[in-house]
Order: sequence, then structure tokens, then C-alpha cells
Amino acid sequence: MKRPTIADIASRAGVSKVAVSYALNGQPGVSEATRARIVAIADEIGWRPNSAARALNGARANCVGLALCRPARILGVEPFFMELISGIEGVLADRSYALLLQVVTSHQQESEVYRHWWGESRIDGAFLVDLRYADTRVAELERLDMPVVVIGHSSESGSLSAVWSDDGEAVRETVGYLRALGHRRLARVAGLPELVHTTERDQAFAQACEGVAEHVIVHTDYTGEEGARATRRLLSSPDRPTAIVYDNDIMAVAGLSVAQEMRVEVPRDLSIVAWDDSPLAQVVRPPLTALTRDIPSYGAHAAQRLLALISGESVPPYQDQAAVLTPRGSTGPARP
Amino acid sequence: MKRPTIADIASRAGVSKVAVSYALNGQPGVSEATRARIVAIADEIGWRPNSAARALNGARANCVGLALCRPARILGVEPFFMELISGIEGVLADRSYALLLQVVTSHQQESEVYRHWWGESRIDGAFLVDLRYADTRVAELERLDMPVVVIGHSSESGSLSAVWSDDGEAVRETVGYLRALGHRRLARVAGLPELVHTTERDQAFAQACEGVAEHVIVHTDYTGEEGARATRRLLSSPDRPTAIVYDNDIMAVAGLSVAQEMRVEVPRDLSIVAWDDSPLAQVVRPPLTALTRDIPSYGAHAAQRLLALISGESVPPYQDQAAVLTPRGSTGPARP
DNA sequence: TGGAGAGGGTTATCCGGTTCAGGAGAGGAC
DNA sequence: GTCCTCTCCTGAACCGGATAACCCTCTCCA
Repeated sequence: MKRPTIADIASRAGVSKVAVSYALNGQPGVSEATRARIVAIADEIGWRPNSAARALNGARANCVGLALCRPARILGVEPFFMELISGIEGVLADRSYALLLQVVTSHQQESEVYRHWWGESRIDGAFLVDLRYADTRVAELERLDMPVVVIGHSSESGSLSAVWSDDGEAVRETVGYLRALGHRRLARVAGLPELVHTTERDQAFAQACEGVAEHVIVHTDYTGEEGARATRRLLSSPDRPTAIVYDNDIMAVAGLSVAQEMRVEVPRDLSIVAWDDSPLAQVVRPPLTALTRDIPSYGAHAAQRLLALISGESVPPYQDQAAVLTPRGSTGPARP
Repeated sequence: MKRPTIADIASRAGVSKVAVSYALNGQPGVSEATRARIVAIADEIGWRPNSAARALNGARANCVGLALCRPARILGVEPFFMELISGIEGVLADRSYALLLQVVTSHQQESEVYRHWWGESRIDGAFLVDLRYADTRVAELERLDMPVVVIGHSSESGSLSAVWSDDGEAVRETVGYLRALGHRRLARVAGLPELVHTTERDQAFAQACEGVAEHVIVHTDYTGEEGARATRRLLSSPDRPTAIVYDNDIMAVAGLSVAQEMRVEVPRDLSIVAWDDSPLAQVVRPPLTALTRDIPSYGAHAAQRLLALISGESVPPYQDQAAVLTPRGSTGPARP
């Protein structure tokens, strides 16, 4: 039993394929009576448009792509991407757009996947995440002439539209807060140094500490293991920091454990701040002071802009809200 | 600048479209010299097959679907799905299959999404997750006659292929382990009662405790909040349990915090076991004894079977490895 | 020398829609 | 009665490939 086509409907209704096409697409060219009859028949036999046939006539794919270049295991651990995706999905679902997802292992493969999808008319546009400096993917995507929204700083997105947030502002707020608590030796356990936002935060951190506090920055791969190792090293140094700012909650939680292991009491001897809030950050003891941002809505904004791009509108770079500091039990006054 | 088609290649090479089609698909009917020339031209102008045109001729979509019916926020918190997806992706990527993902808000919408995707030839098959008793989606998908792999117990998957793991076995191992440690009052903080695997675990738990230990089961929605609330209630009861088994790591971590808040020392006064291991479970103090399973490989097995189904093979239900107990610091002997 | 067979192409047609250029018939204005 | 316009509908072409069927040329062998 094969799937019904408009030809089937046409023969049942005793009209031509064209009349059926017009009727089902709400176009003028058929009387209301005929249209109603055709729609009724289509409903009855369960007709659905064949997207392939439509696409062949240059229609939209109603689908956007996202290739993620991260070790698969990290995805399960870091809630960021899943939250981002859920935000994106929220917007797409409203417009009946689907998300085509593929996990890849290299940037080159990522560019390739996008080329394929676009070349095969599978997607109408795509997101680019984990922006790096001198990112080769930007040039490749520009060449494709495909609608793309970069989720990352607009200074590195070339001619592609960007949705980004001012991480510098959040860093300054955090450093200001810690200074007000009397902290004068700060550390930052950062993520991958090649990512644009890492460097941005690094610079803002260094600048905010300039002249008012000693500071040190350690780079990691975002895993709890490296977060723990970095913490251990920092806390063993002779002039150990009195406050540490972590680039994600996983590392912050790991750092907290290390501190407790080393009998460094939080927040009495050490204050801890996590970038990205999560139920997890709230659930450990003491609950973590965190830089809260609404990741799903970040994704939603990116999705809205991508859909706008696809419908031909021009989209200026959009600066999303900066993360805001949510003080909790893991931060307190520095001991004199 | 429009996308090149085989007609463009044909005119450049001075042959017919058909010759190009044969050449590019590795079919006989063209000389090796011509084939090489055609392939070179295709490469040079960056030709990619238009998937719509191929689909119109009954070709595969090279894509499988997954509709997730969960509040978007949960997805970010629960690593299970992201790990499952990463495992699925691993297999799909090898065969150049993509994953079409959509988050929906109801089961009805979920069935609808599958109907659309299938009706529009966007997918060659799909996964069904979060299986429930008397699940209406099973009947709907059976009616579609689409290749489907159910990730859940085969007893409830009707005529659809299932990939599942024996949770009962893991429950029995856990209860046995706790009994050996001297625990005689056990509690289980379970997930959504309407899910098949929840009931399966419930029954195994009750049965394993039968006659050898008192037991109580509380159902939650998997969130840390409900896990904390359940723990508070359990620990306040006059004959409080000496060991609690949680249905995910989020709730276990929340439960651990509550215990510490209530001055119930873990593992001296209370042993805690988490279903599903994660960096998180290892990072809290004490690290959580957990039921470890390889979720990515679970997803990979499901994906392999779906691809087999799609290529027309028949796929018997597949029972994946049961979770195994990984003892850590959160469990210890019961106090006499 | 005629004919079979293989190699290397070609032409025609189809997939399921969309779109364009008409055409038949009704109704109105002059 | 003629001409024009408007409504409603149709045939044909097209999108980019796949496929069936056929055709020409060359080789080889009886």
C-alpha cells in the first residue's frame, strides 16, 4: 500500500493535479467548494506532502543543522550543549523546523558535514559553535553562502551573523565582588585556551585584577579531572589564592571536593565561583556562588536569528544578556 | 551562483546525464577513462547529489529520527539522553547517517512528528524512548510500518524491535550487596512510575527485599528537588532506612546533601547508591557507589539495530549488558 | 563473411510536486 | 449581438536525479 499522492486525490475528486496543488496550498485558482472537497479527500486518505518533491522545486528543507566537534563523552557531562539545544528546539518547534545533529571529531569533518548538508539541500542554514581564533570554519561557511548564525563573539565571526554575550562584564562583576569581600589573591581555572570566549574572559580577568589583586590563570579541558588537578596545584602553592573562579560547574564541584580533601574550608579559607549555574551547583555543600545565565534562551535567540536569516532578512550581531552573579554559600570574606 | 547538477557535469564532459549518473554511482555502463574524467569534473565544480532528487526515486533519506518528549530543561540536567545520543551518533556517523532531533511536549505530538517525518520521506527509521505501559505510540508506529527500534523492555514494544537491559539483575545485585553489609531497612527513590523500567526496577526491588529486609519505594520526577524532598521524608521517619538507592545520580547527589544537612553521616549512618554513574557521582564527597552502565554503547547498539532494520534485515530483541555495581565511599556496613 | 556478444553510450520515462501559459464558460457593459 | 473580463480549471514543462530499454560499434569465432 503506497503513500497517496496528489494524483490519487485528483482522480478521486475528478480534477487535475494542478487543482489539487492549488487547493492544498491555499492558493487562488480553485473555487471554495472544490477546495473543501479536495481537502476533505486529502484528509480522508491521509495525504502528506512529499518533502523531496517539494525540495526539488526549490522549497525550503525546514531544517537547520548543527555539527558538534567535541568528544562524545563530554557532551553527556557538560549540560551546556544540551541546554543550548533545548532552547534552539523551542523556537524551531514553533515553526515546524527540525534540527539535524551530528557529532564529529574534527573541524575539518565539521566543515565537510556542513558542505554535504547544504549541497544536498538537507538544511536551510546552520549554527556554528565553539568559535576559535582565526577559525577556518568561518571562511568555509562564508564560501558556501549559506545562512549561518555563529554562537560566539562577533569580532571573530567574519561576515557571518553572531549571537554572543559579554563575558567580560560578568568577569568584572565577579572580580569586583571578590575584591569587596577582601580577596587579594585570585585564581581562574579556565577552559580551552583556543576558544575565543576563554581568551576574552582571561583578558577581562587579568585586566580587572590589574593593580588591585594578584592573579593566576590555569587552562584545562573542562573535565572534572583537570579541574581537580588544577585546584590541587593552586592550593599547594605557597601563596595560594583565597578565591578561585572556575569556567564551568563541573570543575567547580571537583575543586570544592579537592579543597575539602585538603582540609581547606570553603568559604572560610577559600571562596569558589562557578561559571554557569546548574542544579548541581546548588546541590553541593556549600552551594556554589555561580554566574547564572539563561542558556536555553541564548539558544532560542540564535535560532530566531537563523530563521530570520533564512527568510532573507538581514541580521545584525546580537549581544545577549551577560551572566549575572548569584552569591551562595561558597563565597565569603577573605580571612585577614 | 547555483548549485551544480549532473547536467552541468554532462555538458562539460560532453556526455549524457545518464553516463554521469552511472559514473558517479560506480555502476557499469561507462569506460574507466570516462568515469575518471567525470569524477574529476564533479570534484572540481564541487558537485553533491541533491538528496531531494534521490529521495524522489525512492532512495534512502540517510537519516533517522528521534523525538524526545521531555521538558527541555530536564535534558540539560540529565546526562542520560545526551550520552545516549552521543552513542547513537557514533554509529550513524560511520555510515554517514544523520540524526533528526525534535523536542516535543506531548506523546501525541511525538507520534505526529514521526508521522510527518516518515510521510515526507525525511527519515528511514526512528527510535522510541521512555517506553510506558500500554504505550499508544507503539501502536501508532506499528501502523506506520516504519523501521523502529524501541529503547526499552521488549515485553511492551509490541511487534517493534527492542534494545533493553535487564534492570532487575542490577537491582538484585545491589540489594544483595547492601544485605551483605548488614542493611535491613532499604529505600528506593524511584523515577516516574508510568515508565516501564521504573516498574521493572520497583518489582525487582520489592522481590529482592521480600522476607530479608524492610523496604519502601518513593516515586519522583527525577529532579534534584524531588530527590531531596523524598530523602528528607525518609530520614525523618521513625524507622528510617539505613540505605537508599536512587534512580539517577542527580537525586543521589541531592540526597547526599540532605543527609549531610541533617547530620546523618554517609556512609556511617546511611549508605547511598546511585543508578547511573557519572563524573558527578565520583566528584562528590564521599564518592557515590553507583550502578555503572555504558550508556553510549547502549545507544550504539540501538543504532546498529535500526540500521540493520532499515536495510531489511530482521532484528530480534537485543538484551544489553546489565548495569554493574561500582562500590565507592558512599556505602558501608550498617550500624548494629 | 556473417552473426553473436560485449562494451559504452543514448533516449525516453518516471518520481511527486510546483508553476506558467493558456482556455472554456459565465456574466456584464456597450 | 459582440467584446471584454473574471473565475475556475487544465496541459505541459520543469526540478535533479535513477532506471529500463535500446542502439551503435567493435571484436571474435565459426
